Amino acid sequence: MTPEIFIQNKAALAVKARYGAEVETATLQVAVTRKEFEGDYTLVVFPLLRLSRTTPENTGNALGEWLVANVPEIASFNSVKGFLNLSFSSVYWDEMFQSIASDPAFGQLPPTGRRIMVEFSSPNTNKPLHLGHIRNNLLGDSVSRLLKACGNEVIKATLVNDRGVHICKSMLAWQKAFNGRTPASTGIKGDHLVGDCYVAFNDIYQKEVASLVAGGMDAEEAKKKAPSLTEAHEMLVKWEQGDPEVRELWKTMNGWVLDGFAETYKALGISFDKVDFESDTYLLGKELVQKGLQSGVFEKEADGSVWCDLTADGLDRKLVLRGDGTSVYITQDLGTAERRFSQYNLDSHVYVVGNEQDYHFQVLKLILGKLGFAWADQIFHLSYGMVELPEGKMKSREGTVVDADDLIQKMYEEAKRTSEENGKLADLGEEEKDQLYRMIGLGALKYFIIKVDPKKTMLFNPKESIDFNGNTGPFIQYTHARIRSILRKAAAQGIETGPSDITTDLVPSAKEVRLIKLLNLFPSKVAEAGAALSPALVANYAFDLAKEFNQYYHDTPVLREPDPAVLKFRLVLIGTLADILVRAMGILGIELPERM
RNA sequence: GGUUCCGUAGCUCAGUUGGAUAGAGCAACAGCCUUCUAAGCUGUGGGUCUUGGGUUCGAAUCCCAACGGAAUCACCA
Repeated sequence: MTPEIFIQNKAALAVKARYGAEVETATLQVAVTRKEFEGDYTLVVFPLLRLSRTTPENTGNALGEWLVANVPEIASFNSVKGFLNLSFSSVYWDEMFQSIASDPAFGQLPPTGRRIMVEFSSPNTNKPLHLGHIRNNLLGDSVSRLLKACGNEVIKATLVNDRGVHICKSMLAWQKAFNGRTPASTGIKGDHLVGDCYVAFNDIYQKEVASLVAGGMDAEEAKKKAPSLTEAHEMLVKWEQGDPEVRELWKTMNGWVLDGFAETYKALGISFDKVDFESDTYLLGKELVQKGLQSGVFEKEADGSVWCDLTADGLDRKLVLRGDGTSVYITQDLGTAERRFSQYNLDSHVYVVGNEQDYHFQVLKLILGKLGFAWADQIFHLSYGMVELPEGKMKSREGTVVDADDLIQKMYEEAKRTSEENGKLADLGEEEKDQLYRMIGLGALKYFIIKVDPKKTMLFNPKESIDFNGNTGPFIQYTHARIRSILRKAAAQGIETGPSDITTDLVPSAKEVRLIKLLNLFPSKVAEAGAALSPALVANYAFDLAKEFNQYYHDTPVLREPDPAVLKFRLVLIGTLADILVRAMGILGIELPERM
């Protein structure tokens, strides 16, 4: 039972005893007491004034007196304005701390029996990954871990967008301008080489448009009639017909890209349980269109195209099948969702997709609901905002795109530079150091991205880059390393630091009580973050923990404590804190080093 | 124009179901390494929570309107 609920229950009894009225425990408001007041938790008494018919102060005093007299766990109270501040006895804190310290899975919520698929990343195979994809990947990975911590079974899925006219553009440019160059022959990472092809296509295309316009053609028409664009469309048709030559090139170039992506995923520490390819799934959904036509959810136009009328729901009419019978984006998504829910027996499906597709998912859910699928309201779009640069949005044409591989490499170098400057790792081997630099660089990047509320547009300043001081991943990693260092020294002195037999008659200091309170918050933070699909809550919680420890550390010389029982208590306290930091950061996919 | 989202310190961001004097970090300034790791700690300065109404004991938080910014409203994905 959380302290809040404990107080709510007892306060309800107090109200009954004092004023003879039954109150719903849930309506009693309890919050952690603010730093500047004495007490642990605060009952807000304003809502009770109509029962007490006296001043807020008097009401608080009346309830406080009853609670102290009748509840052994509550040691004292003070009443300020309408706020009744209650202090727990040290026995209460001790028991709470024992239960936290002795639970190796503290923060892992009980199984819900629910199976949730999280789709994220879903890259295009015509360009390397950039900063926007990093936000998607980190959010998706982290939300998956978060939902697991909330007791769900999670399937991490991605849908590789490996077909379409944009892929053909890269292929065409490679044929025209790359003289058979390959990743092996050039040493260029596959996804970057194909990305270069895509850029090359646009150059060719722009030149064609320019010369058509120079020849007197209307600009709009020229954009549609440039020969390379026509060729790309022809290539797409050939691809759909299974033309062996086109298919072969497609397979080869996609292979390059996927190899490149695999490296980036590895560097980010991200993996998937299920990888779908759009080339396998793009025909899904057509049966659903038939079904919808029969049930009258969809309607067919004279030209054969099929639509869903959503005007009654405040949206527009939506095309679900083209006049030529081919499917559009949403057709595939309808089909893919249906297949996933039935194939995996899912209870829920989370899509991590940028907020530019808010409308799409609104429509998707609505149509699935109309088609009669009960699980339609178990689809959640985790919509995240864009990552912007100081000059605004990233634009590939202006070369302002922040490349994922470059960024990861830069973070590594920054971690290396800072570490060498501090010179605390001189005795480590090269391989160990290298691993640490990776861990720190990645920790900085991941934390920087995840700590921001997903739905907000966030700003990334490449010049100032990512700081290692303050509210950052490395700060939390550093805090952990310091605690481990203390525990190592204690162990070297022969002191047992495991979470067993802490004597119970200690009186924790005010700062220790605050640490315990904070530790106790972990499971409810996880639950709250899970419900909101926002790992940012966990990130900011981890920072609070680390900050609180650093303040404690500053004026509590743990190892110089003469009383063995107190020493033991402190070691277990900070050890537990370190463990919970590991668990919290684990939800963010950030590792904590033993030293740094 | 319709819909959705956002607007908090110079900058980047927190802010629990509506609660006490709105918090961190960066940047600036002043201190603290003979001590368990200074990637740290302490202090100072910095706010019309975009604006105006409303709801109530009480609003950054909920409602309405305005202003500012973003996304979207394709037989693209």
